[in-house]
Amino acid sequence: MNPPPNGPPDRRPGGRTARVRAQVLEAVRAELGEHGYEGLTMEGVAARAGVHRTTVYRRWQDVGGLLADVLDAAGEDDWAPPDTGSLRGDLTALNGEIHDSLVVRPSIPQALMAASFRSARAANAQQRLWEDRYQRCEAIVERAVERGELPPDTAARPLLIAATAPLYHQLVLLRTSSEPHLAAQAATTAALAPTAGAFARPAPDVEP
Amino acid sequence: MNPPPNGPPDRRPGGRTARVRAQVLEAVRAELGEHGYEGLTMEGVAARAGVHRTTVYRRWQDVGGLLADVLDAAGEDDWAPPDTGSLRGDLTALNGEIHDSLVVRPSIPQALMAASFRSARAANAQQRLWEDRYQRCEAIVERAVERGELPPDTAARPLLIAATAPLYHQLVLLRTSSEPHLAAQAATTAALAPTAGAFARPAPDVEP
DNA sequence: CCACTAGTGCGACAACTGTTGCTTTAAGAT
DNA sequence: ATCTTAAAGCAACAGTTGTCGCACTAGTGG
Repeated sequence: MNPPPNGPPDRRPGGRTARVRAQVLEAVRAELGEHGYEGLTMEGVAARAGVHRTTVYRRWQDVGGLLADVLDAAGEDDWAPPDTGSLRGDLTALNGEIHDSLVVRPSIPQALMAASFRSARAANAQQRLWEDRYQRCEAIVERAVERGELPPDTAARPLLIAATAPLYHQLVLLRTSSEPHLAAQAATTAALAPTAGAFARPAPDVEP
Repeated sequence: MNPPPNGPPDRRPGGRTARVRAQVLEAVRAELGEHGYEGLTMEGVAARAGVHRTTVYRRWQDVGGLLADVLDAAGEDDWAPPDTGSLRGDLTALNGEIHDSLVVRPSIPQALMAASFRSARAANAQQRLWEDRYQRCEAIVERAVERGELPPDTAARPLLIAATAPLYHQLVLLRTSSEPHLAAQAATTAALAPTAGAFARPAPDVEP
């Protein structure tokens, strides 16, 4: 566990301090899982972590601080986007992963997104995590370009967003019942669109 | 103003009761505007509405109840999707409206979406509002079909979602800085995709 | 091993949140 | 005009949340 990028740098990274942080972050995840976001309370986290209330308040200030720390910790993994050998396959697999992470109850990612509405610190952390994830996903587009599936001037980010946004939209915002073909549908649409000329990089603006 | 679909039916729809409801709902919108969602408190709403705390608690129970009522009231307007004469034009104009409503600070729609994460009642109301809006938007697709811009078996909902989801995704979840061409880009992509065969209705599943 | 001190535990406190019983007001019916 | 009663006002209350000063524990460096 590393020091949180938000708070002051840990001047005592060893033993108890690190242990307390680990306990608290684990408690946050557990509480999120059991009671969802609305049930996440400083008191509850402290109790579950076996730590005094004041300790949590002093180191993380509020619920947003806790979640920001959890979010930062989430970005420190070694996740890589799927590599199936085709653009459509990659996007479909990616959407499958997203789908699964969002429909599991309770869904930690959902809870974290909800949280980022309430706290500026959590929102910043969430934004860093999104950026990191989409950054890694650009590999999918690069591979597709190398394979000749996409023109070299394809803008990766809009394509990735077109592929994944419908899934988030339906599952997080609309909260419609999860249709199984949802992931494949959005991925296919995004994979097809470039053949019709979408996602060409802005380049010199041709239209007046 | 009509009785809220959630609470018990107003047994006394006249005079004071209706006036109190109007004052309170207006206060909710104003507070949302000034302090955002996190700053929305029962106390503050009651004070601004010139009404006693207990009144608000008794009729709406909690913040979620208040927002659910606001959401239901929002669906009682006569909004209609833009009609520009072309599919791409309609979708672009629609996205333009969405864009504007989301980048205005403070954004009431954003606040309401945030709220629907915390309260089941607000979530249900939000879901009803989404359904109503997308229902009305299907007219865009129907007109495009009549004009021959789209094949008759086009599934309206996935197309509309493909067109609008990227906008919500970027502005609500990713919170990236609002790029001006965002609305047009997503609309164009969605309008182009059907020419490559996307959005055909599920029909008999052709692939094994 | 000892000294220093960041970090934690503890208890008391004020502020805020939501509830309850009762009183008062006024809408709707006769 | 009068009566009935739903709905709003009021005040007191318990529970919760966040803060503060002080004591203590245990990393860290000599």
